[in-house]
Amino acid sequence: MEYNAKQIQIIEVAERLFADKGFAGTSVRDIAQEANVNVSMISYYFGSKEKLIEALFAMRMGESRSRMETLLSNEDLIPIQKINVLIDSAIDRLMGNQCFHNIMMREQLSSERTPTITEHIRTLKLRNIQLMQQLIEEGQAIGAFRKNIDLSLMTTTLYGTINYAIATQDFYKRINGLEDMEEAEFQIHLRRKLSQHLKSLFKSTVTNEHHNQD
Amino acid sequence: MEYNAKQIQIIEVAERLFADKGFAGTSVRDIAQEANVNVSMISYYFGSKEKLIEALFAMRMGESRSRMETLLSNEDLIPIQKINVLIDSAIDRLMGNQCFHNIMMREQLSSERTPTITEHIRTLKLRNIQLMQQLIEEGQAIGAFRKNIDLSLMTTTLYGTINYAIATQDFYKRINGLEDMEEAEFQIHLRRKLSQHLKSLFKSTVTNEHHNQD
DNA sequence: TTTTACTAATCAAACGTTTGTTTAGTAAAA
DNA sequence: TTTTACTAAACAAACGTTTGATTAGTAAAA
Repeated sequence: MEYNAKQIQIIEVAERLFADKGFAGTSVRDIAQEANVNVSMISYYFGSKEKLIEALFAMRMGESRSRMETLLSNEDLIPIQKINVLIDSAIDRLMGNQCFHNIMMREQLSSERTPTITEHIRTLKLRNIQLMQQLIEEGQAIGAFRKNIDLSLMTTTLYGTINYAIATQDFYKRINGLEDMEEAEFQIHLRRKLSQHLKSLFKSTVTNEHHNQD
Repeated sequence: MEYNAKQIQIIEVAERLFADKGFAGTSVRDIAQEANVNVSMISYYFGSKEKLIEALFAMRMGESRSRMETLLSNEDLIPIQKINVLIDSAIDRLMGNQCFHNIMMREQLSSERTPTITEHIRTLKLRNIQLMQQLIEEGQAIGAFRKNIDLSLMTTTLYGTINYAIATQDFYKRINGLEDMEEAEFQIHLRRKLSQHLKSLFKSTVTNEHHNQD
């Protein structure tokens, strides 16, 4: 599906509002007003409000297709470096599309699921976990990584930490006395902190450099 | 505030529906029907739909007051054991109140904030991080823990991982081939796995047993 | 060149439903 | 009698969607 300029404008406004107020909490009139279009244009272009959010997912999913994968397969890095690239790439992806990932998070919290959206999310999560699996197995093959690593929960920690950090960034600001920092600067600060934290976490957990297991 | 049996019944139904479909996605008629009461009882008892969710927060916050704190101050455990108690207690609390914490998560994702609820969440998060701080400082004081630990992000990883694991438990089931496991059994399984994973993660990250820093 | 036929984009208005809340009333309890 | 617990009905407002009309543009026919 290709979208014209006006359709993209509507989708982008909808994305911001859905992230702010939820799908049910956003009216088509809200979207129309902010996007400076007539209410009926949403039905005209997308068929329904429901199909608008599906169009949003279709668009964003189409964009993100395999950026990480190529990033990793080419270079000849050692396993822990590849893990670090994976971490930074996940941080960039989530922090750079906060609205969309906010909507994805809401969708996963909900039991009122749209099949096509559920499928999109499943595909994305599968891709993420398989990439992680590949990297960890590479490290294990050359004896650099521990044998018993819980793949699912390692992935859960990676994405759970980033998502939760984004969701609670106001609290983070306040706790760390960064309320006066400029927004753009704060975003960079948070990225760097997350990067350091997650790399340190993964390094000490997956590598073989320490005795483990209780 | 004290609530009678019927009020509690309404609150508990509302909690389940808000968790499933979101606040805006749940109508007062949905709640009334599932709770077998007249629609007007919600306004009668709580004043408004908005004040109903505030009552829910008031009730749940009142329940959870300082269970962990006492659990930790008494016993004479070594620092890493206290961290382990903290982890298990957080898992129990979040897994045992999935609906409520689902609503809390949604509330944090939203920018349409009710001041009293925001304040409740802030209080809870502050309590969590201060407890973590206390335990980590104890460990650092006797030289058992590393010096430079990012307190905020350690807490973010703890709660982020648990919350995300709960939100994506269907995916976890499928990935690990546990679709046929009975629900109660699965909940226990997930708790144990989370416990092992987080304890291993924290142990290797906060203790001094390895060289660190890049 | 002018006319005709057709299409896509846009609009204000209206449609029927559902929303949260209020009202007016009833019946039992105090 | 007054208070409390509860209800059915009604309310205005907001909801997603549809409608019929208008505009601007294109392309073939005259």
